[in-house]
Amino acid sequence: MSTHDDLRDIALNEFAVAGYSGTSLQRIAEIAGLSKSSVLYHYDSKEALLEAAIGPAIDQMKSIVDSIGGSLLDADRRGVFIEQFVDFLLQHRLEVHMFINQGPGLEDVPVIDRANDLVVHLSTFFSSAVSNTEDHLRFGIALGGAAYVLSAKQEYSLEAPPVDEVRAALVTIVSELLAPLSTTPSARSTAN
Amino acid sequence: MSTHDDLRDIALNEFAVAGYSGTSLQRIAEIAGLSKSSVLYHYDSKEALLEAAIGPAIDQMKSIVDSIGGSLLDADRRGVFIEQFVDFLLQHRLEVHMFINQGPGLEDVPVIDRANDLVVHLSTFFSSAVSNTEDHLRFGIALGGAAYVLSAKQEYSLEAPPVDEVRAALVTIVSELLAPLSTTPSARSTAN
DNA sequence: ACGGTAACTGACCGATCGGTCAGAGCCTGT
DNA sequence: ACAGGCTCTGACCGATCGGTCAGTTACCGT
Repeated sequence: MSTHDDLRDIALNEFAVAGYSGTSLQRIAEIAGLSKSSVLYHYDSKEALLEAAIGPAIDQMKSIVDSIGGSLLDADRRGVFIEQFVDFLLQHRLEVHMFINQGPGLEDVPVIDRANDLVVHLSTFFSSAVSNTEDHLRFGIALGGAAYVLSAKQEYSLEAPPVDEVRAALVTIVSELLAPLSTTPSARSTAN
Repeated sequence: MSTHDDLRDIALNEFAVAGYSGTSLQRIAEIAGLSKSSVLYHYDSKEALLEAAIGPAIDQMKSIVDSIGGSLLDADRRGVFIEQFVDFLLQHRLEVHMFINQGPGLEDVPVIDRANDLVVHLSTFFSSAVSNTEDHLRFGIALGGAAYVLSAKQEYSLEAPPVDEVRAALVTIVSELLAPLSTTPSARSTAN
């Protein structure tokens, strides 16, 4: 792997663990075994390093969100989305962890704005598909919880179950949580 | 409210939104309408401000975790815990949001260590009560997702449903996710 | 009227921040 | 042999960081 890519990976990991503002270029340089100047040779600025670290993941997530035409009420199409989403989480835990936690605090950073737009966009899909508070929360818990559990597991990691097993379990649980979306609105009461 | 308490509240809010390292004493002082020196008059250090901001919430969470004797398999006792937990989340969204997101990155800070010990402790309870990967994840999604959704709602906030409704919905969803804990182990298969 | 104390401040400190710049080392094509 | 480009570096910059300190207010009990 090239030095360029090494720096991107190191930066992503540090940003996710210690936060963007909590990570100095000096520290990234030390981990890479380089000087701070070398880091700024490969990337014009700290912000460029952030863009390189999480930009690709955001682009991929955008294409997933765009591909759902808006009809998440259809169980089959929802199933496809859930699998894509879970796979995305598994491949990009660090990126997701980082922009979920620090997104709101890093305004005026273009790559973060793109990510926040995505969250709002996705949230709008579900908001329009559902009317009561409980199902709203169900959606938030499913997506936020799945994202959280993957990043938390590796930090408090007690054991590491096989990836396939985690994937299958996540698909099952998220599907359960999102199942109410396909029932007719009148079949569920909005209160209690 | 006293200046002392004002500073604590301002610090908590800024720490949660911008991160601990992303928040300067200067900024806290500006929001409070004071000088940086005044902030350091009320609190000996930035770390003391962090302790004041999230310490009480952690103490309260500790008493909740301690009160569950370990028998979360009992449906009634689990119900009590879930209600206490949801109430705790509703009262301390900011504190939870902050230590969940930044806990792992803020080592060597006593108050954060206490919080991390709590998470490990709580996680141990559930790990011992459950054997398969899916139920492990169910627990993580329930607690992490509930915590996430409350802090995220107010940042991307589109609307604000009444608190009682949110509370009832959260109790319902978390109870559903944790329900498998009370079934006999043989009643659930570990694979698929 | 006076002494004490709580609240607050500006000046200042060393360290570190992100970033600039001139140049050193090295490899390669000619 | 030499010229040109990568890669990398230390010295340096202004700004900001958390924190210290001497001193200024204002209020309060005596």
